[in-house]
Amino acid sequence: MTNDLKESFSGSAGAPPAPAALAAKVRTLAPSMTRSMQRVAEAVAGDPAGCAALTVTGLAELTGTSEATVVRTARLLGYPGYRDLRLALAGLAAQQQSGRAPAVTADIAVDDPIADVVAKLAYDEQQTLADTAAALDTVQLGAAVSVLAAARRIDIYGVGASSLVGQDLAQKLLRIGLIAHAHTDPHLAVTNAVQLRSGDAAVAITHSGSTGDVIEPLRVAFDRGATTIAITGRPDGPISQYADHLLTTSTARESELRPAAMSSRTSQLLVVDCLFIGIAQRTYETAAPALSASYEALAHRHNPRTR
Amino acid sequence: MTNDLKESFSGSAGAPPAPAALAAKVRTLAPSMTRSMQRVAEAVAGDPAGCAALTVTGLAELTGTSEATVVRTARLLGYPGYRDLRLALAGLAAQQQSGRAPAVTADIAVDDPIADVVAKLAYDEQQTLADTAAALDTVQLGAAVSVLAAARRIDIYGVGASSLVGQDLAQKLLRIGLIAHAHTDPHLAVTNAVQLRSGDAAVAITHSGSTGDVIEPLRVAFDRGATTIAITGRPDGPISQYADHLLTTSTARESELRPAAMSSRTSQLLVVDCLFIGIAQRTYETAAPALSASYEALAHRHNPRTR
DNA sequence: GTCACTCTTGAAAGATATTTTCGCGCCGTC
DNA sequence: GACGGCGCGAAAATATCTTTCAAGAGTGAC
Repeated sequence: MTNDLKESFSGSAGAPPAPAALAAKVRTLAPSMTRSMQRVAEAVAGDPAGCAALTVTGLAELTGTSEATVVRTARLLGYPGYRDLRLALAGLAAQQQSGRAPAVTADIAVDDPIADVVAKLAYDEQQTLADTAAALDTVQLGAAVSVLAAARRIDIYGVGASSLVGQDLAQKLLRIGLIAHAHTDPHLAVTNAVQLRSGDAAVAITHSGSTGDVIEPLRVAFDRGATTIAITGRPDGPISQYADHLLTTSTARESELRPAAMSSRTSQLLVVDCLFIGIAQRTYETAAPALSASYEALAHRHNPRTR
Repeated sequence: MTNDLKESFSGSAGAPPAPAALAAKVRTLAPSMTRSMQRVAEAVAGDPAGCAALTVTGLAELTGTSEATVVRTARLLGYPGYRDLRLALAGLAAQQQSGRAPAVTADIAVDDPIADVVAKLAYDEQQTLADTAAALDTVQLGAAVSVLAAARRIDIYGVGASSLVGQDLAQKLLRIGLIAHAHTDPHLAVTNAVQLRSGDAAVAITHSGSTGDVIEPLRVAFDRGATTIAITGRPDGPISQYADHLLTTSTARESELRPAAMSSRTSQLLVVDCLFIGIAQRTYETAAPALSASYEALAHRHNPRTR
């Protein structure tokens, strides 16, 4: 039973087989993998071309594991089986070969000159954006957009760095005339979540997928019948059980100087922006005038004489 | 005998499996193919992606031939067997698809499918990052880093969308042991700015460079002798006259659906991240332990069972 | 410290896909 | 019209992939 649950879980989460977002997917799912599976995933992400040339047995031997483990890993990555993973791998290999070099930039070091820091950071964030976009499940995204566009009210939960993302989303939604509120106080969040019911929507933002202060209000909202959306980097985390719609953010490798919060924020913001644009499209009739109105309203706050 | 000859012939001629020149190879070898093989080759050249999804049996049925013929065709094209042809096909398909992608330079339209929205947004934000990184004055950045790293206390001003960026900066600086505060209330900001003096630092964040509510506290801080830093997209705006150091964010084109706030935020966050990393480098001795300490402190807030 | 439990793992059986073999039937030639 | 050669597909043989199952490792509770 537990096995069944887990399998269907991971399988449905990554419904469409990832085309080029494989490295990102490996990084995203690595924490939820067992040691042996991680070895396989690592090999696959590290040398797509080489692994594409191997059979299950070959890859199992290379990684010192068994065929069963290889197949399990393929499944976890969202493919029906090893055969399909292998095809995707071949595609990926062809892509990297034709495209520019993988360019694995070095970590940011303590003694990097400031110009290097700028370049590396910009590159890393670009990479994060590309990964997130590639790995984002557009079906789930579309569903989330529909839910939010039609919701009576929208509650948003996030703490720490994710709280800012939540506020960003709330600001945007308010600007196009939706009723949205970003909660940062966990207690108040729960208190408010109790008020939700069918027809309302709740959005939880947490990179770890296991932040109690965010899970709790989402659970309450879920139980009350509101439609729930989770934006998380760990689609297998505890929060997913209370999420009707799951939007996965991709995870970049982090270093000592560059905490995970930095790239997760970039990723989350992209998702939030996509939600916003999607909703603005659906509600264009009301969103467009609302946007220009809010623009107008701010005009007088800016000193007109820009020299 | 003759059969053997032909096989070894074509086999050795195309020794290295063709990478992307498959269509050409099909055309070249077509005359030497039998009718059935031509049908298979045609199908393969016409729809690589579709054929890559088929098994030998499937392709045989599709072309109205047999498995044996499909395998023979694969051999003729220079592959050891159908399996390898299929891998090459998958690679080819991926290549064509990625080649088609770069057509996302257009604006986001109201009727864009959600997948396009994601691609375009990601692309735009990547562009913004690249522009910002290229335009960022590293000398000014280095100076700002020095100021902040040495400041007794740091006040940060931002309203609207920029307020979130300011809070992000404050959160980060606090995590490495600096005394930073992000003000969102313009009145309180001014009230606090009055307290500043030489040795303190003030950071103002405004895209327009002319937001009165942000200019005012920065002016006060400037007059009181604090070192002032402005992060703005308009280096010629009124705010610059009160800024000791000016960090310019780049501005991407905006559209009706994509307000300026979106790309300016991306740009501002990159600058903030650069500041943070720069400061963390300078104060590594204290920053590193502080970072891991704050990491530790949060650990128990996460549900430990992530697997 | 030990026990019971769950989760991970690989060996081997089972299912599919691919390759090879083999012979039929079409086609041109004498 | 008969013979020889060749293309072709059915089916056997093989390789590859998938599933099952039980043993082992790790973990938490008492």
